[in-house]
Amino acid sequence: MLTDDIFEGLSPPQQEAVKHSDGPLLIVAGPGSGKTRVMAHRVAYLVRHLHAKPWRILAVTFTNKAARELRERCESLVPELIDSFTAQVLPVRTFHSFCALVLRRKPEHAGLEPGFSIYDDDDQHRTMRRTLEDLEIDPKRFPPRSILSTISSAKNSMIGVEQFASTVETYGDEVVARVYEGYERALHTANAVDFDDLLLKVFQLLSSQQDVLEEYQNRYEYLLLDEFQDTNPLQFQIARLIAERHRNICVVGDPDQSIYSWRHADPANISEFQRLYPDATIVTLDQCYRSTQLILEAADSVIANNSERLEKHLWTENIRGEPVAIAEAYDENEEARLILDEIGKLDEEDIKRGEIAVMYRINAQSRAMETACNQRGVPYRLVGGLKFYQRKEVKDLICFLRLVNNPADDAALERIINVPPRGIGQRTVDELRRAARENGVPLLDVTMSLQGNGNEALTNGAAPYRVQLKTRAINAVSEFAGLMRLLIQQSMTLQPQQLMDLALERSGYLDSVKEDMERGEEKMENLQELLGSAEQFAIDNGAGPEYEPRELLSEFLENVALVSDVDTMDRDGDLGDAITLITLHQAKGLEFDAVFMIGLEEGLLPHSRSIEDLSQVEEERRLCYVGMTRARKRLYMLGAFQRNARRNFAGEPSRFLQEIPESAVTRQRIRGMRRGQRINEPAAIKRAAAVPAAHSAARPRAQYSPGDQVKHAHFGKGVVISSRDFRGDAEVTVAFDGQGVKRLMLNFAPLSKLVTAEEGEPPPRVEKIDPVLDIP
DNA sequence: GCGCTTTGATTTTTT
DNA sequence: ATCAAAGCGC
Repeated sequence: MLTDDIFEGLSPPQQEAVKHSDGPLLIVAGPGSGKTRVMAHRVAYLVRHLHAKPWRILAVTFTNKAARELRERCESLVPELIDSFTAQVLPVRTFHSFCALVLRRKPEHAGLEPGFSIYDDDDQHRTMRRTLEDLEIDPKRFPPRSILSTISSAKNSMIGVEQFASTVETYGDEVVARVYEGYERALHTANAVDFDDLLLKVFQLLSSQQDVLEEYQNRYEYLLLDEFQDTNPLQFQIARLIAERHRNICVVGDPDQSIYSWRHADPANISEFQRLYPDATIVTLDQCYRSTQLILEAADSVIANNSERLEKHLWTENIRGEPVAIAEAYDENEEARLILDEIGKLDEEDIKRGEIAVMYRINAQSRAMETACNQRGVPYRLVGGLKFYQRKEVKDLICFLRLVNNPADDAALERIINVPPRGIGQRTVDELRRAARENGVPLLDVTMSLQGNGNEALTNGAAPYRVQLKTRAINAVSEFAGLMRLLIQQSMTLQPQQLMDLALERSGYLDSVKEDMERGEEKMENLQELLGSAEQFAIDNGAGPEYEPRELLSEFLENVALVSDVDTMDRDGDLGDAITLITLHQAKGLEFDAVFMIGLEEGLLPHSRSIEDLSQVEEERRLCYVGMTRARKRLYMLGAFQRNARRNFAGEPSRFLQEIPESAVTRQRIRGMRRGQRINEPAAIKRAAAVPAAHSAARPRAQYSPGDQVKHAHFGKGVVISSRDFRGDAEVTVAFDGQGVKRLMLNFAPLSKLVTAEEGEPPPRVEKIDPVLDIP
């Protein structure tokens, strides 16, 4: 019978998780323990046995890709989910896309207009810069990045502007509070939200409007939250609110794979869940179906070093497998070559290229790997890095559409008003913005209201906007306004891809791309791809005559804003021969036959920014653990003796390597290969010479000590007051002649030593220190 | 206003 | 080393 399929091949704990009927459920699922499978089977169980309506089950995953996978697996278990009447009724979404949907439905509930924009990093940054300008705050003293990150933490802790303002303690906080307010105002006039707002606004909506809350509470009978260890308090609160009525909330997670605390994820959510739902059933899935015994043993030994942790041991019935290969290369280039050599061997072991991944801590590490692949003609696919939708030409075109969809979108307007160049320079834009700000209206309003030759602007019948512009500028602006008018008008009938065609044509963008000798062709391809994806989107979403083109446009833009690169990763097929290059973070949830982790050095993994703080090091360890447990059959962990030759960055082998028991490791294979090949090459000689200087951590401190006389490129001569190691660098405090006292980071400061201090000479006294580099 | 050159800052991970 | 913003000449 069909229903028996649901339990077939499931282990007892898996069955328990699937069968659980009502009430809260916590599933602690180790890597490779069949988590997705359990979730899919659970959905099937709810639909088949408990007769839940599919559209009353809300499943929330971390990425769109995970959402798609889960949906597909559910559909293959419960085919009626895909029959024509109930198509796509199973809501599987990310938190962000769920919230976008809620807001899209009733924008006015959250103080938004229909067609509101979702600002990405770039737009946020731009908005922040403008806000600082308006408030006349020096961006050097208050860097946009760091303010944005403060605001982001606030939002994710459910702290709005008012509350933030009421809790300021320092002068700096007060400035940030003002900026926060200004930034929010800018978003509001632009009818835009940032990523965090999607969540925050929905939370505020649900907690303030009882009727809306009840609507969602009644609608969603069952809630499933994937990757629970990486949810943040705000997300959890949204889920909790919605689940309050039925209390059927099932969360799946693994505290050992919590790697997003920097994005405000809080693994304490797991204990919070237990506190909130003391009656919760807890199921632990600790059998690993993915990795070999040795890989698992190695990973388990590494993670066992974390102190803040629930003891948990994975086990497997898989074969013992090959030991984990550990090797040290001379530099990042050799590291890459070693991998490619080894990949050649894996070919013979029947491990497909598409089942091989190279994983690293930071995106910049992909470069050496890419170069090496190109040299040897090894195809690869790079996940992340420069994202498709972030590419200049793609984003330009998107911004035309965004402005059509939301005429208040100032960030979009600023981006494209002079693209391609049409004679609207900084001065003109500044003037338009001044007028817009004075009247509290979006930029496009001012832009559109310019009438012909005067220096006066008229609104649609209302009071005129006064602008001080020369005729030439007014004409240029009017031309742009005309273009936008046309596009907005046409958007009532045209589909997104047709609108894009029109925009490309009429804006002159197409011509400028054709004239671009350097990147024109590439740009053209990207634009074609974007047009193609718009077309595909229209087809997928059943764009028919009854479908409002504007609605389709909104949805397309929302989709564009919320997809990540991992999401689009599996357009496989023709890419089956390519190896995958991916960051450790992005690799979460994926698996490969063979995994090469690179950059296993102190300073990279664990990263230097994390190295001083125990709990941050533990997160780095979890990151390492995530990487290791992606491997099914083979795991390689490589490091380089020296990286980025110019910076002379020499990391010790990562501490995590030492945490792997010797019994699970082989150090022979790769090493021998390198020695044999390189012994007489210049690099090997250089290496020998470099050894004495290798312990770089100790180097800066040794170089500068109190009393030393130094010279700085800008500040001139001075005397060192103190020096200390700081985050892999050294912070040197220097009293400069006539320039005050400055703190300098040695890696950045153009500082040289003139005279070394006498032994025992007391350092000079200082009263006041002017920070040169604000350390966040 | 535009485009080229110079300077100055910048390196973690991303929905 | 690389990229963005500011500066400068046309």
